[in-house]
Amino acid sequence: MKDFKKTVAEKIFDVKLISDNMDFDSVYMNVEVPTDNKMGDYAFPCFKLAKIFKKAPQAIAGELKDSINCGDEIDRIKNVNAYLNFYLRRELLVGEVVNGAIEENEKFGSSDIGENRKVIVEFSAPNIAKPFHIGHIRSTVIGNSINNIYSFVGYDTVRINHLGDYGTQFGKMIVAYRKWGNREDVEKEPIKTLLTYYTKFHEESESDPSLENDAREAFMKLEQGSEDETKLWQWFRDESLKEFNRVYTMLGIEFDSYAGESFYSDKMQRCLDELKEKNLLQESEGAQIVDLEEFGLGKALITKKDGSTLYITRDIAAAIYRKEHYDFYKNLYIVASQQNLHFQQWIKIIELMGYPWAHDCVHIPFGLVSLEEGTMSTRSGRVVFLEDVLKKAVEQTKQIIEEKNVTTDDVEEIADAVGIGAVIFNELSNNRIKDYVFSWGKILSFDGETGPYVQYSHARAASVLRKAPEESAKVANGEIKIDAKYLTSDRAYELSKLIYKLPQVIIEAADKYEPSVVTRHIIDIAQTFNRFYQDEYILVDGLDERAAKLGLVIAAKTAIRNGLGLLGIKAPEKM
RNA sequence: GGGCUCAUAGCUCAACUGGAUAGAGCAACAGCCUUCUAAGCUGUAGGUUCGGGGUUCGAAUCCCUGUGGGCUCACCA
Repeated sequence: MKDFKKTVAEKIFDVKLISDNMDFDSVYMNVEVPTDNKMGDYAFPCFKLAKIFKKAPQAIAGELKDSINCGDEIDRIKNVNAYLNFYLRRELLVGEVVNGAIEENEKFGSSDIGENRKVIVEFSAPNIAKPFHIGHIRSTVIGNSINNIYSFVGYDTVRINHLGDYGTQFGKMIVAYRKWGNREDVEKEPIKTLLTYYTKFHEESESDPSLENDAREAFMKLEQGSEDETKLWQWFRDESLKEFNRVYTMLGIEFDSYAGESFYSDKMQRCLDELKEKNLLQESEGAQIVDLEEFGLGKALITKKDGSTLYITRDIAAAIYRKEHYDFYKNLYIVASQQNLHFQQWIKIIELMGYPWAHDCVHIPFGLVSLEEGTMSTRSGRVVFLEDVLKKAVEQTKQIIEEKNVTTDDVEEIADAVGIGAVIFNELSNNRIKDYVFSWGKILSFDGETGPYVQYSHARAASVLRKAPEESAKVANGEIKIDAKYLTSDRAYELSKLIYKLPQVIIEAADKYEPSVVTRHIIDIAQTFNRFYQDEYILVDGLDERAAKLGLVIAAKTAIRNGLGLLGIKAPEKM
């Protein structure tokens, strides 16, 4: 779509006084969007020019206003104090947006700035044999959305679920299972049962510290490839994945690779050798460390005194493997902010190893989820299961559908889309970095700035289009051209501008690794659409006007649907 | 104690990265369903942007400092 900001910048740059003193880019950069629609579409503040011209900025604004040639694109210019406010010819922008959105359809909002470069998105990464709880939703849903966004702006993405399927904890699990476990119970309810063993292990080890040693030994054997331990571990892993996949299916999330920590077990030695060869390893209290004190990053423990590895070793090995295997442009990690130090440490180590791509590895942190009773704790049973949250949200949606007597055969399908959409949307509506307290009340509220509100707006648009099926179809396939002069009211124009902005917003979300930017924007679109819907009757008698309005409805619907898609949320036609 | 991070309306959060009168939703109150879906729309009320300095034509945003919360600081991940 046409860049109207550039048009405005060009008009300003056409003035000789400006082009003599500034380059085009800095003019372009200084053009901004005013806080209030009444103040026009674009604004140019003249404060900075005051120094160059040694004149009051208000006076400069006044002079510039008279020397700018509006041409066909700009309707008028007003100078307010030190600002120059530009008002575009509305039908130009509206025509551009509505036709653009209709033509591009499911691609509307996308771009090709990624140039097909490879981006790895590591997300979700739950620990196997442990419950998939509400704390895991963040990495899962944020990561999925970042993947969608990167793919939409033209990157070739790879989704990796770096399962927590290795480490001393599995030594503990193996010891516990041998002592107290039985096969049938595990097969009936894998994670819950395994969890009871794990909890029992911790209880017992308080009075019997030798258990900890047994666990370390069991993990050491596992790492060395001992058959018995490997078999057990493999079984725990398979059973756990079955449960995780149930949740992923509900969320509509897929992965390209489930290469978890265990995948790198045979790549660890090479990594240790390399560290040694590059003189980075030191011995300390029997363990192997990399000293990062001079960078203010403490000491990184690479192997324990019994020689077994830790997760930092596995992350280093994984990064090297990924660079060789995928040759990524960027390698993104959607992992809680608790692990900031861990990421700083290993990325620094990669850098010290002499790999220039160290800084293409990016940790994308997010804040902590806690419960009203305190932080979540698997061991003490203070935990809310993600599956329960999703189910409850779907149930509540069903109830609401019944109360409202929605006429449809697909109650189940709609309830799934709306209930699960509500949970995902809630997760993606705030800045990643914010901590929050989980609350049933908030997650089950469907009024105001929520997923159901946005989906409802979409369904409303769909409903209007259904009332005029032939015409809508013709507008949608380009048989009827819309006349933008019917869409110049304040509401219609405001809506058009928000839709126009969507592609830029998506790029911004990619730059910031921040899905909430998209979430916020589609709330704005939905809100403005609802106001438009309220203020202006769409199915008017005049054929041209009706077609134009249907065009805008299609454009708004397209924008909302594509935006929701990036968040991983469905957009039902009815609800 | 060191490092990282957060603090904006009663509550949950925005604010185009330094711009104009700091905006939404929830909760409260008052209205709107005999034309397209009321999971909606309109209006009222609600602010010393944690305190104190500084830089700037201009600060919620940048710098210094204090306070308060969260995370983290070697054999867990």
